[in-house]
Amino acid sequence: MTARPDGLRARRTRKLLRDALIELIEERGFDRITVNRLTERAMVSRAAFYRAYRDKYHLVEQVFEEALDVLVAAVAEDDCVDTRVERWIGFFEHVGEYRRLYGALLGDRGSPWFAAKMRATLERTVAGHFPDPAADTLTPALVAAMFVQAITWWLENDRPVSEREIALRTIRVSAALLADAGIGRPING
Amino acid sequence: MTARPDGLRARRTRKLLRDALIELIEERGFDRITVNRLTERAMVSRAAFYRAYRDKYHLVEQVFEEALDVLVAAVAEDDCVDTRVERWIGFFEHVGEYRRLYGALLGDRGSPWFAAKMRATLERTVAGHFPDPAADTLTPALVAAMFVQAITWWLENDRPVSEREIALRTIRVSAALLADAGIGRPING
DNA sequence: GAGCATCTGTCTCCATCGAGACACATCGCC
DNA sequence: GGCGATGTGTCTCGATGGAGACAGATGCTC
Repeated sequence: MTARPDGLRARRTRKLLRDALIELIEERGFDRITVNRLTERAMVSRAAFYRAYRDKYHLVEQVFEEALDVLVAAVAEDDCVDTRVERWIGFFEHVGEYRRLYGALLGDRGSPWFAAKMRATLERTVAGHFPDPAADTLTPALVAAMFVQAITWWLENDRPVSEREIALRTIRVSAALLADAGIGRPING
Repeated sequence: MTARPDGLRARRTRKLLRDALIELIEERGFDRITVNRLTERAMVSRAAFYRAYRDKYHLVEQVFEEALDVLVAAVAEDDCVDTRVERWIGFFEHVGEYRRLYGALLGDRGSPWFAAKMRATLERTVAGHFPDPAADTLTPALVAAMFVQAITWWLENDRPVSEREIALRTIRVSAALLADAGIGRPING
C-alpha cells in the first residue's frame, strides 16, 4: 500500500478489486458495499485488500482518479491539428469506454462525492485555458457542471446519441456561456 | 494439479484461466492459443498454470466438461412434474447462459473435437432412456447430432428464437426420428 | 541448413497471499 | 439497555504463486 508494489500479483489484486467494486456499485450502490463482500466477489482475502488500500473510499478514489487521469490526458493532448472539437469527442469516447464505471459512480446509486470530484477536475482543466484563471472562478465551475450533467444524462439514457453529437451540443452551450463571460477561444484554445 | 486444491487462491487461478480461455477462443480460435498468451491474459504465472493443468487441452477439457455436467444434470433432473419439454427448455436456457463458452467451442474458431465430445455426451444421455440401449446405437447418435446442430445454429444466429421455441422444434424433429426407430416416449420418458 | 524467435514443461527461491484469530465498532431487534 | 450478527482494521504463520532460468522443440526466414 505504502510502496504500491507492481508485481503481477499486486496488480492482479488491484484489478480484481476494481472490477468487483464496479460490479457491486452497479448492483447495490456504493454505500451498501462492505469490504467483506468486495473481497468475496473479487476472490481476494481481506488481508490482501488492506495491503493494497486503506479502506473502500481509498479504493474508489484510486479507481476514479485513474479514470479521470486518462480522461484529462485525452482532452489535454497537444496535437498540432487545430481540432478542439475532436478532443471533446474523444472525451466522450473515453466516457463511453468506461461507461460502467462512470455510470455507476455518477448514477443514482453512486455518491454526490464523485460528481463533485469530477466537476472539480474538469473545472481545473477548463480554468487552465483561461488567460487569468483567478479573475473568474464561476465560469469554469458552471462549464464543468454542465459537462458532468451531459455525461450523466448520456449514460443514464444509454447513449441515445453519438459521441460527436453529444460533444457538439455540449460545446455549443458552453461556448455561449464562455462568450457571455467575455472569453474568446475558450476550450483548449 | 494431482490433488486439485480448493483454497481460494487455487480456485481463483482456475477461474481466471477459464475466463481467459473463453476470451481467447473467441478472439483467435483455440488452435492459435498459447499457454503464454493464456497466462498473460489471465494475469497468472505459467508456473501456476502448470500447477493447475497439464496443458491447454487439459484446461479446455475441464472447462468443457464442467459445463456439460451442469447441462446433463439440468436435463436429467428427476422432478415429479410430467414435463419432459420443460427440461429441454432448461437445456437451452443453460446453453444460453454459457453461450460464450459453447459458442466459442462449437463455432468456426473452435475445434471439431468439442462438437464430437458434446455429441457423445448427449448420445449417452439419450441412449440411457432407451429400453435396450445396445439394440440401436444409430438413433441416439443422430438425435445427439441434431441437438448439437440446433445449439450451433441457435448461437451462431444470436438466439433468434426463444428457448422454448428452439426446444420445441428440436424435440418435434427428434420425436419423428425416434418414432421411426420404433421408440415410444423417447426423450426422458 | 544456420540463425532467430517463440513456445513448452520443469525447476528453485522468496514475495505475497489466504486462513483465521483478535479487539473494537456498529447496527437492528427483543 | 443488552445481545447477536456483521463489519473493520491489524496481526501471525504456513501455503501458494511469481520471477526467471533451463533445455529442448518447433517454426520462420534468409
